[in-house]
This record gives sequence, C-alpha cells and structure tokens, in this order.
Amino acid sequence: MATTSERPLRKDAERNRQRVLDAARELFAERGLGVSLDDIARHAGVGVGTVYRRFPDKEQLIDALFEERIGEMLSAAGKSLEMPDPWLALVRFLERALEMQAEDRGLKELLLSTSEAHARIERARLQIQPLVAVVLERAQQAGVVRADLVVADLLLLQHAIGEVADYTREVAPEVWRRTLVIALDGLRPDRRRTSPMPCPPLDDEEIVCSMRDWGARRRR
Amino acid sequence: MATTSERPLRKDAERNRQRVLDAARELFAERGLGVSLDDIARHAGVGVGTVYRRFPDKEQLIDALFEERIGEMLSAAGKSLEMPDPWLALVRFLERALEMQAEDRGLKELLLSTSEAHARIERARLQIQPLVAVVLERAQQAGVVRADLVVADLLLLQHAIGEVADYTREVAPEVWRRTLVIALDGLRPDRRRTSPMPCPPLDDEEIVCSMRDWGARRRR
DNA sequence: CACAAATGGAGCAGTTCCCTCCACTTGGAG
DNA sequence: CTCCAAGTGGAGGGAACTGCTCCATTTGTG
Repeated sequence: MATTSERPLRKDAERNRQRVLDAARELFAERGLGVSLDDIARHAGVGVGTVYRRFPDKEQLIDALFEERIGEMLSAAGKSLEMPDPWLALVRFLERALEMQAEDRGLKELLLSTSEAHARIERARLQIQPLVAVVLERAQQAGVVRADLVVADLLLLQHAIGEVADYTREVAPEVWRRTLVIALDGLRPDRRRTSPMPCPPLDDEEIVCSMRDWGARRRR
Repeated sequence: MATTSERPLRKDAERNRQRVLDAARELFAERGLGVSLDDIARHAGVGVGTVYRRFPDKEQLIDALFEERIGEMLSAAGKSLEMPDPWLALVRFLERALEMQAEDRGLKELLLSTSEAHARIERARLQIQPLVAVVLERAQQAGVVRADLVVADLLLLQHAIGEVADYTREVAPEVWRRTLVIALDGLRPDRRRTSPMPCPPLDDEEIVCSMRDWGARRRR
C-alpha cells in the first residue's frame, strides 16, 4: 500500500509491518486515536524501534489505516443515492455511518475533527459531504423530511448519537440504535406512529457501568 | 459553607478562599473537571500552596462548588412536576437541564460519570432520577410521549445533545437547541407538524471551527 | 557463510500533574 | 506599635506520561 516501489521488505520485516498495522487498527478502534505508538508496539509484540522505522510518525500510520475505511463511508453514501426510496436512503446512510463509528472510535474522531495533518482523509471527507447533501435534498423534495433541516444538522446528529455509542460501547453496544430511532422520528415532517425500537433499553445496572467506564476513560 | 464551625479564617485568607472558588468555578465551567489545581491557582492569582491548604484535594473543591448547581437541577425537575401540561413539563425539564450543561462543562462531566469520590453529588443524582421518572410517566399516561421510552433513554439523549453543546460551544453556543427540537419531535407518539427551529443552523465556516476546536481540545 | 537488514527495548528529553515544604509577609490581638 | 501565629507564594520533588533515538544483537538471504 505505502510500499512505494522501493525494494521489497525482507520477509520478516513485512510480517512485522502487518502486525503493527493490525495492532494499530485494533487499538485505534477500541481506544481512539490517542493511543501511543509504544502501546501499539507492545500490543503488536514488536519493539518500539520497529514501529518507528516503518512509520516515521503517527499521522502516516493513521493515514494508511483509515483511507480504506473512509472510502467505505463514501460508498455507503453512494449506495444510498441509488436507492429508490428517498427516506430509506437517508435512513440507511445514517445507520451505516453510525455503525461504522460505533465499531471504530478512531474513525469517529477522524470524522469529527479537522485534521490539517491528514490531507488524504480531508479530501475524502470533502467528497462525502455533497453526496449527503443530495440525499437530504432528495428526501426533502419528496416531502419525507422536514424542510428546515440542513446538512450540518445531520453532522451534529451523527456526533450526538456516535457519542451515545461511545458511552455505552462496553455494556450495550446496540443501544445507540434507540437514540437513532428517536432522532429519525424527529426528522419526519409529520407522522402517525412511532417507529419500533430496535432493541431493549439500558437497564439500571448498565447505566452505572457506562458511567463508570466513561469517567474512567476520561480520567485516563 | 464548608467552614465547619472552626475559628473563622483571617480576613485575607477568606478573601483568597473566595478567589480560588471563583477561579475554579470559571475554569471547570469552560474546560471541564480536568483542569489542574495549579491552573486554578494561577488563574486565581494565588500560589498553589494556598489552594492546597484550603482544599486538601480536588474532590473537595469540586464537591463544594457543585452541590449548589446540582441542587438547581433538582429544583428544575421539581418545578416541572408542578406544571399542569405534562408535555411542556418534560420539555422544560430537558431544556433547563441542557442549558445548565451547555453553560458548564464540569457539571456535565459530573452528571454523566459515577464518581465514587463525590458522595454528596451521588446522593443528589439519586434524588433527581425518580423525579424525572415521574415527569416521563405522567407524559406517557397523558399519551403525549411515546410509550416505549424509558428514563435511561432520556439520559442518553441528554448526553448526546450535551455533547453537541460541547462541540459547538465556542462558535454557536445555541445550536444544540436545534438538535433538541429534533429529538423532542421524535419523542411524540404522533404529530402533524414539526416544531419550529429556535435558531439558525451551523454554517460552513462554523462547522470547520467546531471541528478544529474539538480536535485541539482532544489532543491537549 | 557473511553481511546488510531488521530488531528490541533501555533510556533520554520533554510534558504535565499532584503535592510538600519552608523562608518570608501580614493581620490583628494586646 | 509590637510581635507572632496565621497565612503566603512558588520552587522543586516524584510519578506518570509522551514521542523518539540509538546501538549491541539477532536474523534472513544472496
């Protein structure tokens, strides 16, 4: 991928490179982009030196890892545009985008912050936005989404619900879908009924666990 | 307040104590509970020693500051119960709770994390929850809120929208109200129209600023 | 087998944080 | 006014991080 036509790496080196990539993917997904390269090295079972030789800085490692994932996001938006029903298109896009964020904290952080450092990713984001705009406009013109909505509102909604996913990840990783259902019902211009809830709510014990996890993470 | 019937502080000492309290209130509100006591001292214009003599540890300082604010939250829930219209009661409570969180990051963090260390605050939270439950049940029995909702969902909603407030605080401190309107419209069992948006949406430039701020804060 | 390529992890420099300590200043009782 | 306990400021110690370098050693391979 980033093997820029140099002489190929020695076999063991290539294997280690892959290990680092795997470890990084895993750690970024579960702890966010804040993890240190030392952590990644330990988790990959190689020395820090090895990591730094292969990826001069963290930015490059992140770039290498997330280009693909952001591509997926783009294709999700594209697929939505092909769906005949404008409402379902919007729903599916939000659902898919949030599923990806719920599974991968690093991705979420990357999507929500402007990262001067990651030019490639920045570019990808700029491609996604107009697609989303079209999905939204189409739904509005069909009269299935409130007219006073703007793409930025969808971004905020994503942030909001993504945060719920983060909050409850360890304890009830699907609960964010309830919050999404509420939000989606709030996007319609009018409706007779509520949409069905996709999963049971957080129980008391789960609430306490979420709070504890979140506090601990924050203190770290 | 915490002057437990000891001999009163010397006049200058009392003045400094107040300065520390003021500085802490301000910093906690704008940067969250993570600020260091050293920071607070600098901001208060006193030495760190002074801070530590008066507040042996951060927990105590936080306790002293936030008991009052959590009390306000409790009374907000109480006032909601006195309102005749069950829907407006719920709306007002969520609105008020979120206003408080939007103005005070520290408060938000305290509300969302279980803090074994802050027994008093823990107790206050336990008093609020049943009140909210009653507000919700009343609205459900009146048929103005979807029946499949649970108090935990309201908590998540609060977290979600509070996060929006955090995200946009510097740039458009009222935008979270739009997200709240969407969520509220999603809580109704059925409806003919959408509620009016209370403020203009984020424009493109504001989006970029929010992203930058958020990324910077996270990196710090 | 020889030797370049690759390795691991001790260790350095830089932060940031909490907190202690003590030589100095100051309020206010007598 | 005098004097001393109360109060002060902030240097600095210790601990926990971070990103990153360096080099004696091991390993793959022509």
